Amino acid sequence: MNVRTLCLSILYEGEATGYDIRRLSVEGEFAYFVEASFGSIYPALAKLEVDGLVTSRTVPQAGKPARKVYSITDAGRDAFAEELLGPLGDDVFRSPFLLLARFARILPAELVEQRAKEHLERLSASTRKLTDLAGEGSCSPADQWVINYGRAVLGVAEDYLRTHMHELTKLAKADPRKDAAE
Amino acid sequence: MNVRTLCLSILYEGEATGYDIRRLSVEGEFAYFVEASFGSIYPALAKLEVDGLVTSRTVPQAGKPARKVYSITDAGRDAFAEELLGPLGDDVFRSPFLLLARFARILPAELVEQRAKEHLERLSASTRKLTDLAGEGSCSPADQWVINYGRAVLGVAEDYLRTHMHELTKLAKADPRKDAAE
DNA sequence: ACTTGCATGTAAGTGGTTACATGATTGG
DNA sequence: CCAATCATGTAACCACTTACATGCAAGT
Repeated sequence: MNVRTLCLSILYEGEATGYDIRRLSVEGEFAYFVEASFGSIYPALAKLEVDGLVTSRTVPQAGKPARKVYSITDAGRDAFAEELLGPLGDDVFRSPFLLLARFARILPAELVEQRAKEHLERLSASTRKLTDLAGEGSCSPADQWVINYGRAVLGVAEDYLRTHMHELTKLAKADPRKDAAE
Repeated sequence: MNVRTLCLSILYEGEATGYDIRRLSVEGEFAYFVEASFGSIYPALAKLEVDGLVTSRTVPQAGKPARKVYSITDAGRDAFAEELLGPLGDDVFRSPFLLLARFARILPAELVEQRAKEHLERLSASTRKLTDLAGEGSCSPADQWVINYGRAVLGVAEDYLRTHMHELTKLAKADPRKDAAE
């Protein structure tokens, strides 16, 4: 799923600026699971406007630069729906942490333990974020469904890591210097 | 994690050709969770050789083109370990299926149901693949650990989808033509 | 006869990131 | 006084994919 589709999916639910879309793609993390940068969002919106899938109006602000508020057009809605009707891409999952885990044996136990703890913390932070999203505002039933899917998956990941992390640290390389920092 | 690191991680465990690395990155799916193409692997290996992180020897074969077998060097091992010692990147998860799920309300129920079933099938195919990998050959304890992590996560995803997919299809747009094909 | 698997590699294109340029306002 | 937030956009760069070029052997 590219930035173009990301923009359409967000605009489908209401107006937004490029800045808003960036924020939603980073904070409102559940929506699509893509993190996009300004450098890709602004050109994508410009292209969408040329293609007639979105329109924009400029809202001046005192002091701050003018907001360029984008809205989706009927053609945009159609194009987005069309994309969902076509064949779906595969899910992608990439975990630098699991790569590290595989090579625990060549790493000091302290590092493996620290990284496992960090990963656990990131997992529970994600869970918290999803719970907040579900609780507060503007979540359709489908959004709830997706959030609960995410929570279920994150939940077992947390459980597994919590109950099995000591097995992993035991596989790590015994650290030669035990008295050093920490 | 880039293709360069992928190559080092595979060569760390033994010799391989570019062709082998491609196969392992697609079939031996658990290793790192990156799928790479020839167009990225061959240049990456060439660069690694120039940098002195791997060496190669050419093994002629009757009829087939010669295999160019790469081996990791001590410098390569160090460089790879160094990379694992540095700060870890974030996990990435992208799911076109979950995007479709969010927009179930604008899609025909038949499509949503079909996609859900396809997704379920892909999840159980992945689980089977992991189980096979764990059962058969050449899996270190750390590999087993990673595989079990994957199985735990895939397992709940399957469960959730199986028990909640009818809720999702109920959210879909009632299809106007009920008597058409199927 | 055709497709698949083995095996290497290049060239063109794509889709993104990072860093830069600009600038006022608010809060610590 | 400095950093962060709001807000837009461009330019240089990078990693990777797709398609191409080549070719033999074995299976269906």
